[in-house]
Amino acid sequence: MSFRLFDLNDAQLRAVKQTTGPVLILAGAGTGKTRTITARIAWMLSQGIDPRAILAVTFTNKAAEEMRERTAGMVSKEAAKLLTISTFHSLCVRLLRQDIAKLGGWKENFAIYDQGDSTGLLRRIIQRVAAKDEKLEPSAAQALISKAKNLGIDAPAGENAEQTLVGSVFARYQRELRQLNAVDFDDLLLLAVRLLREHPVVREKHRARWNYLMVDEFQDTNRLQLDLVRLLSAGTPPNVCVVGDDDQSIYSWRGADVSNILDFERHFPGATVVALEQNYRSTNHILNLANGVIRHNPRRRPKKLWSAFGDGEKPRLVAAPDEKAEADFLVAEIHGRQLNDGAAWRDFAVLFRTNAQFKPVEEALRERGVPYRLVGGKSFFDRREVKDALAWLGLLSNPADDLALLRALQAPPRGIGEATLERLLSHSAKAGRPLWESFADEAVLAEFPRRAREAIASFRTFLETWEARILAPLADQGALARQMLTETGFFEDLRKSCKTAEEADKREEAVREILRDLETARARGKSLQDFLDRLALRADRQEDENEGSGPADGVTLITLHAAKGLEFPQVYVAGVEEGLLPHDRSKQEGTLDEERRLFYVAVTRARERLTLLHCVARRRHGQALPRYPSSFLRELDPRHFERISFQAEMNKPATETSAKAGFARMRELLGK
DNA sequence: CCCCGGTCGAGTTCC
DNA sequence: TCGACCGGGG
Repeated sequence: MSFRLFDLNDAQLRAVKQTTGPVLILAGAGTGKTRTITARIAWMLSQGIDPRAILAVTFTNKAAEEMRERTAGMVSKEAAKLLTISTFHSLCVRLLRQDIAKLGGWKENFAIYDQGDSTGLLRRIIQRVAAKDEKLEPSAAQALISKAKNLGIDAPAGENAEQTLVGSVFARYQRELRQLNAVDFDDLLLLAVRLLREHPVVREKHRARWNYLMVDEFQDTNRLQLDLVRLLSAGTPPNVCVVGDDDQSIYSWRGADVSNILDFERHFPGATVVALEQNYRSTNHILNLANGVIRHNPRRRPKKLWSAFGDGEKPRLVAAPDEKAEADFLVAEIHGRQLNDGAAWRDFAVLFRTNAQFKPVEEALRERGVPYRLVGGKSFFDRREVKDALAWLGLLSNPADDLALLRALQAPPRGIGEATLERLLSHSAKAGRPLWESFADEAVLAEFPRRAREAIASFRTFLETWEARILAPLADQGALARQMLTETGFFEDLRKSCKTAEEADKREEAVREILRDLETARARGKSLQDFLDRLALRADRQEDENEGSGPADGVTLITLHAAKGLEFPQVYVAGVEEGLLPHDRSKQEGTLDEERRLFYVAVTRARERLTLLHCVARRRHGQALPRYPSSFLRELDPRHFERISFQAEMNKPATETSAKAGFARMRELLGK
């Protein structure tokens, strides 16, 4: 037992030792949340609790990985292996892979559709269903359906619901998903909840195993996720421990329901509530500002962050003439501090409300040759070649997945033309059967000319042959899959579609990386299905690195939402303006509280130094408009921050000395 | 298959 | 004002 309870403060200790009954840990920003959770798991094990009885649920893969690593450092290797630490979605996949057939309509080898897949399917449905004068954006339909599902609605509701376009699209979408033996991300939660609710035997099976539940970031849970937690909690009272901070609930727009955490005692009567208020991240000037911001939210659990780190520097507020000047100001300052104060680029982060704000700052950074990393961006798994390769692999485990079949048929194209496909698709639509089945339907095939028939038959044989080989027990799947893709002309086609050899190498390498991963997964005894599940539920974003002076060193440019959970020594919040923060739209939507929480999240990212910026004018949609400081600033005691003059600061010797220091360094380098 | 032009929208995004 | 994206045409 290598963990030390004396590293914990009193509140943390109380949270750790309360292992029974419902527990709510209110973990303010920077109060040692992960440390507390992992210590709690270690404590439970030390009390003789079976690690197999513990289930910890997070939102992101990253959080799950971090929890896994941190617990692994505190408990024995054997015990660590027996813990279940999972995201909500992968937990649901796990439940559904065992028992989805009980819901009728799906088989255990169901495919998982991501947002892009789902929008693509909706596009096809809308094209078929919508009349000429009706318009519905596939992505808008996707958002609406997702919203409904997050509330537990899996079919258009109301008498005439199917009469409306959205209603009929929704109904059709659900029907087709079932025919395709596919589920979307929202279905994972929805169907898992239905499974547990409607099948007591299944419910009891899981309850009997997981006697101790922990849920991270509980303020981000939606209704289905709360349902899931309740359905899985065994015992009266159940041993369910949730951790979160109502003040950091910033995802209501994607279904999160802050009342889950605010009304926790109503959902779980007799709960113990522990508030963690000692902050181990920031100095007190920063925390005072943060407390001053969030104080104005009406519905919240009162908390006050404090730290033992001393006062530190006062947060500063700067008014820049426009967004270009704002960018110049902060980049000049970062540049100067990196040169003079011995700060590393990675110590700095610039936080934005919107993606549109990135541009001027990026330009200013480029001008000065400052390396930076953009957090967000295109997903690795959204890349065409990756999706195509995964379609081939997915087809092996679920040939009924039309979307995968259509992708594979195009990568590379193989003589089954558009007209042929259209006809095959309409056959399968009429029969309500997957496309794959019409490939084997003699009656259907008889309609086609010989060439098309042969192309279809040869594709079918090809896939079936490889299916048998690759799914054979002990098969070397990675190598075989590579062989299959090579034989089908996948790589050749991929290279041909590239303009440069460099691009071709890069894209081919992406696919090879996946195949290597498959091999590794196999070596660890994972099935192809496990492997595909993991990839389906992982939306790793590629970080854009730039002008790197080292691989990982750079100023971080990040949205406020993406910054939650992170911390930086020096933080700049750009655009603290009425209209941006709070955003104009929040006023119509009545979500001012959430905007305030967003501001709170922003300021609590800073460890040592915090700079808030706003512009006097800003170009928006091409036009320069006058801007005003955020109304959130007016709510603050002026003693919480220090106004500094843009002019004075820009003309200060800071840039001069930094230039001098820069030259000095250059001379030094040249002298060698 | 690629390129071009028109249209539309400009808030945040995990699984 | 800018850019992404869709659909049509070569």
